[in-house]
Amino acid sequence: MSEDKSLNFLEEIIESDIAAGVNNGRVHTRFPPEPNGYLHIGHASSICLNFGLAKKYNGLCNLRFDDTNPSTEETEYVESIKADVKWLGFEWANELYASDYFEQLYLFAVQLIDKGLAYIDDSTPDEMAAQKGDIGKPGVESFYRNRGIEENKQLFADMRAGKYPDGAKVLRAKIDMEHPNLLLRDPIIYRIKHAHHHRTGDQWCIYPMYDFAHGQSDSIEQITHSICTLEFIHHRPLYDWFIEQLNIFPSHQYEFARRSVSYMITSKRKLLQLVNENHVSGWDDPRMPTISGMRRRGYPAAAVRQFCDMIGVAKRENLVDIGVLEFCVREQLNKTAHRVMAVLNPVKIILTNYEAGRTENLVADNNTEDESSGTRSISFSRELYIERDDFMEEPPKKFFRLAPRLSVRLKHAYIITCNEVIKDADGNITELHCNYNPDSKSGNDTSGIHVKGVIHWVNAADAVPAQVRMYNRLFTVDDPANAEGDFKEHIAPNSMEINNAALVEKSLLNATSGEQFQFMRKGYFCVDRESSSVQLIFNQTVGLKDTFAKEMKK
RNA sequence: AGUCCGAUGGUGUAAUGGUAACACUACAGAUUUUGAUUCUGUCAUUCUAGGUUCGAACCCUGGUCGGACUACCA
Repeated sequence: MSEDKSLNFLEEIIESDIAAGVNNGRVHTRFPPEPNGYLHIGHASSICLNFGLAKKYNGLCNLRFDDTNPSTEETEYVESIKADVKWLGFEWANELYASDYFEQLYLFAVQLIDKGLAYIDDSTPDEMAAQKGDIGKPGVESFYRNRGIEENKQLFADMRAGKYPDGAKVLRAKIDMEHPNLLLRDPIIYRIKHAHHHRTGDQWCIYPMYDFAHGQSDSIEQITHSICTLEFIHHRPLYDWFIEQLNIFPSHQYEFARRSVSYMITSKRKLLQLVNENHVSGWDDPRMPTISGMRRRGYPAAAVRQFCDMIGVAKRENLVDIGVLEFCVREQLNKTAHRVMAVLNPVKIILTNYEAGRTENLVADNNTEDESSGTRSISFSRELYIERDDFMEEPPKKFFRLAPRLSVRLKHAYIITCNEVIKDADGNITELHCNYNPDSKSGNDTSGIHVKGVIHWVNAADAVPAQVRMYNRLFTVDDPANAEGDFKEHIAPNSMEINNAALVEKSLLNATSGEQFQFMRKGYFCVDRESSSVQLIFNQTVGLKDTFAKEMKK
């Protein structure tokens, strides 16, 4: 079970529980999103953790929607969350909803009232805030704190029956108004909300608070290890208190530090702003740190899983370099993506010694990393396009590409030499006239010439125009959530650049939405869902590592 | 101010009382019909001051620094 790899602190807890026979060695986790937004990279790591732990220890993991606040939750989100979890490659043991437990939760509350541990409070929110005290300053007890049990029960029943408007009364646990942990100063456990719930409709007008729903839901589901982020650590005493007072199955809560990723934000509120204020095109904009955004961007699910696994889990604050995620994306795609040729910024070349009207079909491997990927045929003729960047009139030293009198190999084809540079009246290069060496055909080279550079190209006769959407970081600073000023001040002005001039090889005409490719020497790209046979559209997933560009900067 | 977390290279994690490991990044080199991939090498006296011990990243005490908590949100 435990391999050579060292355990993280959660695995240690679980293994020691198993060794001690806690719950007969049973492991049951849960992933509990509130259906009020789309899942993002942070959720992905929680999903990988909860489902991963369950899988590793032959346990189960539930998908539970924490839908106790009817005013923010919608079915649309439920559906997207399910799709995202599935896409990530996980299967839940049970699909459950906190709202399934509303009746049971109500009974739990009555039980607490019966024990004299909960009371109805008529105070206004302001009064309650004032009673609460402050950090380092004890609170004072509410005027209503010592209502009789029978009165409380009647009032609570009346609340449920809809006799009071929103905010008129709340049910509070009776704990300790002087407790140093503010959450234990008689927390509200039920509030009145005459709102339509996405699942229970208008059946209820009182709803339990998080603290009175989460732990009990865990307990009802016999969750053994309830894993959440560090900000809930102060809730744990409350979590335990309710379980103890109610005398129900003792689930236990464990906290880990949420993983932040540089150049990404994971606040739902901020993400919502990006969408609503049209800084991005939607929740699945390829620049979004949402799971749906990463999917559309072309990040493989396996890469996201690898990333979550790689960054580990601990209890200290962190800011993981987004480069790690990109490394995982490249590593996955390197193994699977077919190599094709696409010229993003074309300049025409004419092979002056190649017969006009002649066309050859050349053989190209789809992916040399994967022998089973096979080959395809690409056409070659007198007029071609190459990348404008691959030609320099006055090349620096160690420029292994095309320049006057210099030679390069055209990938899968011939070695060419540039003889003449044609320019327009403004001095812009319009054409390059080159010679090809007929003896240098790829795979059949008898020329004896050795060139250092190999560049990609497309055949002018059948290249297909395409739109390529290039993406840069959405933010100009690595930690936009904590940077000075409003996070929106740090939105990068050029996070998306649309290129309508690209030419791709003909085989891409058959590419289907979501399909991933490596544009040789350029990066990984995928077919966008808006792409059609009329207009091919590609998203840049991630660039290739570019040591040459780095060298040139020096 | 009170309570609770945390502190190991540029980054993220490991080492659980026996002399700092792995990965990413960076840098250097080899291979290469992708300046990609692959391969090799280089890069830390563990926040601090004491203490316990033959021996401390690890245990104890004090300090410093960072974070969380005062929603009828989750």
